[in-house]
Amino acid sequence: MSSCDTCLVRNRAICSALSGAEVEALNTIGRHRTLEPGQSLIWEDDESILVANVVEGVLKLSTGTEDGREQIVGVVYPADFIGRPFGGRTGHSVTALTSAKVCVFGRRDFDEFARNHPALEHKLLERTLAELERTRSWMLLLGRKSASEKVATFLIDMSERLVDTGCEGDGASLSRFELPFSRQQVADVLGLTIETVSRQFTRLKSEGVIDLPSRREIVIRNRDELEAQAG
Amino acid sequence: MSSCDTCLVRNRAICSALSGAEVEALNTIGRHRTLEPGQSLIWEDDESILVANVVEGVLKLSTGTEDGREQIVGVVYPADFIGRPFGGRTGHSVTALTSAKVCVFGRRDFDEFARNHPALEHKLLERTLAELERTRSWMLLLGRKSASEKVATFLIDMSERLVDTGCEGDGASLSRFELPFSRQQVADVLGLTIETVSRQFTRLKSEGVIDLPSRREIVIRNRDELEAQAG
DNA sequence: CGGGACTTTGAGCAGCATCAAGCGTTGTGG
DNA sequence: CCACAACGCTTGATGCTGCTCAAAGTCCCG
Repeated sequence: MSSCDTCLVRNRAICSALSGAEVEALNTIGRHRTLEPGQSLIWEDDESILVANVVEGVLKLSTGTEDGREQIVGVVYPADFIGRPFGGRTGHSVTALTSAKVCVFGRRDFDEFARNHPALEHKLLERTLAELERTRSWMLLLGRKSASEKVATFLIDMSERLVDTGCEGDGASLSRFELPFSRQQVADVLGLTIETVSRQFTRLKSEGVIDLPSRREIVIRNRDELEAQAG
Repeated sequence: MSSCDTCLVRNRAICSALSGAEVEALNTIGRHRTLEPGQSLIWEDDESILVANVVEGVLKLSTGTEDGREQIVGVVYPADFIGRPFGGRTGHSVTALTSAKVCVFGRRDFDEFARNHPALEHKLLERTLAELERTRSWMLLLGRKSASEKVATFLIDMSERLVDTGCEGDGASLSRFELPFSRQQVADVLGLTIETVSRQFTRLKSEGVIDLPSRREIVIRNRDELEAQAG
């Protein structure tokens, strides 16, 4: 039995475009790999030699300046696609935030397979268009929002995306979840410093908008207010 | 004779994936349209009903907050693709910066045509992946760079992209060009205020790094220094 | 129980925004 | 042909947001 058949993300990942036999063929060119938190799969400015699908866990895409400032440019969840097929370089590194499982393909193998399976390319195109849209809307946050708006928007976004890292995707949202980010990483997503993020968190807590049972746990107590503060 | 045959961007746009007969077929579902500076083709949060290819001119993609802050999330040049095929909404408006010519398609017509022409979808995928990469690298600028780094990076980027709005694309760069942006629009690209942009321009001029013969003209006098300041 | 990493809190400062004139260019009508 | 209005840009003065530097607190791990 093909391992993709039992894959948790089978129905949402790009391979949902394929028949059973095709999935099996794709399976022969890919291999599963486990990543520990902090472990990188791809480095910035690498020649693109591999692509992958997320099976489990959360990973960050990040770039930085020479003098060490970092910006997280994307976060990927189960069923998301990673890497840059069809030539070109990835301008960012890919690093696991939680322990993660990915399905890795050699870039050349994947390129060839994709070119022979238009339905897969179509899925990948839809996914890439959606990701581009999401990324663009994040630019408004980075360029124009204040620290408090940034943090509020971030918490809303996380509560929506952390729902269902399993199979169904129904656009719900959580009022209690575990952040896959450290404070520094939240800062790197929002273009802020760790101190500013921390201060915004404590302010929201003292206002009763959220609760912080532990470092990584968030409870949203007043979603309307949080949305109001998101700008 | 099909009008696309004579189209200036014929060899670089996504339709370069098509045969003569296919281009002719695509041509029957599209129509050319002229835009004046400031005129919009698509509005934010519109249900996506049309897509287009840029033939001539420069257009901006922009979003804003309810209270009027604006962020330009992308700039498109000849041969670039505009819009959101395959369902979904465009989260940004599309507005001409210069007078522009575009080749417009009804979204449903285009969707259907694309699904039947995998080579075209492939080209569109490559283009979308490249655009996503470019957009992500811009996030580093918005989130982590200082005003002076932003302006320097912007000028370098413009000098590279304004080369060849015609047919060949050889990755050269210009040392003299006309900005398709007002100061306010530069500010909206960089996430700054108009005053800060103006001050950075005058500083660079007084340092002899650039020259400003007129409001819209830029001359790069010391590209090395500009690149050094880009961070 | 102790060491180290992460987070919070505080004080002071700088960079950029805001508010407010002044200037130059372009276009219009007398 | 000139006056002047409108617009976009520049320049200046001031203040606030978020950064920097510093220290204390908390959690997690052995």
